[in-house]
Amino acid sequence: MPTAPDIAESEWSVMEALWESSPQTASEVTKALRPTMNWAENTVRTLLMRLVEKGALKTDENASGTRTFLPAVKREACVRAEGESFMQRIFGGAAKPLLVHFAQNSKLTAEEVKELKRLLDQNLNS
Amino acid sequence: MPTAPDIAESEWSVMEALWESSPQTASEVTKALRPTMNWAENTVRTLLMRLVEKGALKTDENASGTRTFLPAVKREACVRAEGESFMQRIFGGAAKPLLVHFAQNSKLTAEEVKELKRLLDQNLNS
DNA sequence: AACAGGCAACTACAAATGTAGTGATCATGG
DNA sequence: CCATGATCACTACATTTGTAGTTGCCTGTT
Repeated sequence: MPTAPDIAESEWSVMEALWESSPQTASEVTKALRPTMNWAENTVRTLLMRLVEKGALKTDENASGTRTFLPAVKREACVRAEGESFMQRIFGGAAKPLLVHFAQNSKLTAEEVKELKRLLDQNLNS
Repeated sequence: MPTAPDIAESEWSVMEALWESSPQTASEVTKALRPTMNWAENTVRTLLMRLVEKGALKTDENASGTRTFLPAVKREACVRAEGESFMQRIFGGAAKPLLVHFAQNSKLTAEEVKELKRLLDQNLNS
């Protein structure tokens, strides 16, 4: 479905793990996240369940009866949705003030600035 | 205070109303929001309370015993905090991908592009 | 065959959020 | 003086989120 599900903050980490590599079993995901989030495996399982319910993940019954998880929605779609919602909430839905804000509040290298300017130009003739 | 309080989505609307004009009484805020959010006055009162508890708003006891509310934190600070958190959550804390994302996914006018490019340049030599 | 280790399924539970209703009070117009 | 309408302070209650614990089942291991 078009509508990207609403993904909470903790859940997002789980999604990232699976966007980065999938399918993975619950314990694989847990291990993958262990360095950053020090979660109990059950915590990760709960998050996985919720994400499946939300339709953000799908499961695959692997031969040995062990379940693996994989994304059901594309990262890009979720990023777009989150971005839209953020832009709506904080900047009344307008892209310019948002871009102004981050253009002013971030330290960027000359390289990055160059690339961003190029993207802005491309944005125009599209 | 250093740490800008965490402001939930509904609460944000209330803050906006007060950043735009303050002080205001609860019913004034309610009326101000009525067009957008069609909230019962008690709903707005609850949000006001919570925001006071969080330290995002202050109250002023007006002569007639009626309470008025006004921001205790600057909008800009809250925007920065929210922006940081969003950038962290979705873009791993990096400004460039964020800017890339919005530069690509927004329709901008030539004027806006010009201004953004100027801001990017200013960003560099600062 | 009985146990140890994984994995799954359920259950738990507090804090935050969204969205109000109720009851007490107080000043005001009749 | 009394009913009204505005305010206030409490209370309510379902959802969502963060973070697990408990129990049951299956499998490979002595």
